[in-house]
Amino acid sequence: MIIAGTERARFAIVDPARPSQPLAVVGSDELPAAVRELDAASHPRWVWAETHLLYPALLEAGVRVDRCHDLRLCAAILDRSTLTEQVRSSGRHGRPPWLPPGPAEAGTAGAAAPVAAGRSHDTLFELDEFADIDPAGAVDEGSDVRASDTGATDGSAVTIESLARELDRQQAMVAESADPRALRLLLAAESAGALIGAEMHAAGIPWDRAVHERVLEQTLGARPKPGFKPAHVERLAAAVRAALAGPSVNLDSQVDLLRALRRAGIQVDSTSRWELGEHDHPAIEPLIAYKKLMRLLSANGWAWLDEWVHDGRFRPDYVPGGTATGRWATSGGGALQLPKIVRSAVVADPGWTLVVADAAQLEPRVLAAMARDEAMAAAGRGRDIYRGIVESGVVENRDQAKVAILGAMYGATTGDSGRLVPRLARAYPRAMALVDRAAATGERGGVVTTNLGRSSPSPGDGWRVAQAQASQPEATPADERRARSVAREWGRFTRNFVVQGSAAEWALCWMAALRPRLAQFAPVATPAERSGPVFERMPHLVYFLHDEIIVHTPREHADEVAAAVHETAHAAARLLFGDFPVDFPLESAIVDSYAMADA
DNA sequence: CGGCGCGGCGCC
DNA sequence: AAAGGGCGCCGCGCCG
Repeated sequence: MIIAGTERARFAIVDPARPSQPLAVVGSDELPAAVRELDAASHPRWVWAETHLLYPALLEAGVRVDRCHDLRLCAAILDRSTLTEQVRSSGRHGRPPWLPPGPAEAGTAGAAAPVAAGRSHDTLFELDEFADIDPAGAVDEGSDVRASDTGATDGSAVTIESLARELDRQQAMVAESADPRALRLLLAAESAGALIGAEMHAAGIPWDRAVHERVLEQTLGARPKPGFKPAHVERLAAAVRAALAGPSVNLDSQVDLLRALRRAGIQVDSTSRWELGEHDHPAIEPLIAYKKLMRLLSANGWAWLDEWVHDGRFRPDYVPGGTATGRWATSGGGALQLPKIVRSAVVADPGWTLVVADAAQLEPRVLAAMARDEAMAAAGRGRDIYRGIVESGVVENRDQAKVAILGAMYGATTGDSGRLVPRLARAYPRAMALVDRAAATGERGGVVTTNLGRSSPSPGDGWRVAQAQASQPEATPADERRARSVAREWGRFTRNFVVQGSAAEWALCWMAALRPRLAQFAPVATPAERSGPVFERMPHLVYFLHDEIIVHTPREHADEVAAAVHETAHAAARLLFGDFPVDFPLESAIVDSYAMADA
């Protein structure tokens, strides 16, 4: 058990049992070597304040670690979870002021006045009873190593003692929580995600600039001079202006365009593609095409290539835990919104290939398992869950099953989706009850919690103000309508939160289990042109999109990697849902280009 | 000039 | 009239 911390740009690595006797005190240049040595010696779980501040430098130096505990991400979970509500209400567990808010809780300052919590001798991560089903090592028992970087952001030194105290606080909260096992798993998975996010940034997505440019040229025309638009875009713009009889309309200005459309007799209230599509007019088709091309140009055009692709890699900045539900965010490059049209540019290196896998209908399956809804789980067993729902006679066709399920999870009340939801409720009452309960809790302003213990934020001022106004004696019917509307809106958020958030946990556990499996492959010889970090010379994750992953692997390991991807998906299911009979089938492919994975 | 809200749209 | 959840990024247009 070790801690590393820093004071004045020095890093200390410390065993928490003997915090006053650092195992190493080094400058940042020597830190990677020290970590490498201690990691090899005792295989510890490194504890540090923020993975994204410390780990990139280790990776840069070729040092990879197996496990960590990210104090900031874990605090963000623990300080909000309903599972720790009791222990938090004791007042003994205020977050230390030096620990920044988690990525999804910006503005939520840590509570002041830390109180010394009794030292807990529990280990955070021992999960003996699950060791046999945890292939990851992600959540197994292990010694504790703590590292902190100092103060990174505001220059204030965070002492070793502060870090040790915070780890103790978190361990105590977990131990005294309503479900220590679930929280241990969640914190381990969240921390593994932090490692993976940093590693995927360091590795980068293999990106073939020439392929991307070919797509742009075929779709948009040749790259224009600065300040000009590509030929195909200009041609469509001219067609739209001609059809609208508005030679000077600025198609990129919503106001200008809307005015021109109405002048031409197209009665729309917005310029959204959805609404435009309802109308029949010669300007519509070229306008929709124009918008599509402009989207590609501005979001993933030549400027994007210049900014984000270097040395054959796209390196987005991942933000693990970046959203309230626990899904990741990205902070640049739009990595989670890569349009399908440019995915052909994701091409494996020579001699390497891509293992692409996504979990089929992840969210409905997670819902079925969470709700212990045997009928719904059975609909998905060994088949497309939507087809299973059709075969059970609940609805007539797959499209209906899909919109009904989405409607149930998102809270649709009207339209095709809303009409189908009641049929779903009759067939799968337990699943429906779970999401309905989450919605009702949210409407009341309450907090809901995922399968492993990530809780939703409390509703904001908008909700409170609206409810307060509606409960005044002089409240108008408009006030009451407004309050109901705001409440339902929050209810739709909490309804979806439990499903989306629990699905995110499944995906995290999947990756956390897969990562050590990939690390077991022997490194391949480093090609002269590529001397990257060690994990870049073995199969490694390069992309993660909510329920989908890409592993970049030497060709000779592809089949084994694909097997590991499947095995760890099953392992994640067992870890989260035990023996409950629910399937999480993957659609996977071994391909040289991401675009071929859809076939 | 930068900051910000909005409409719109890409992904899940 | 009300309207399915979560995101990030773009350009526009307004603001100071």
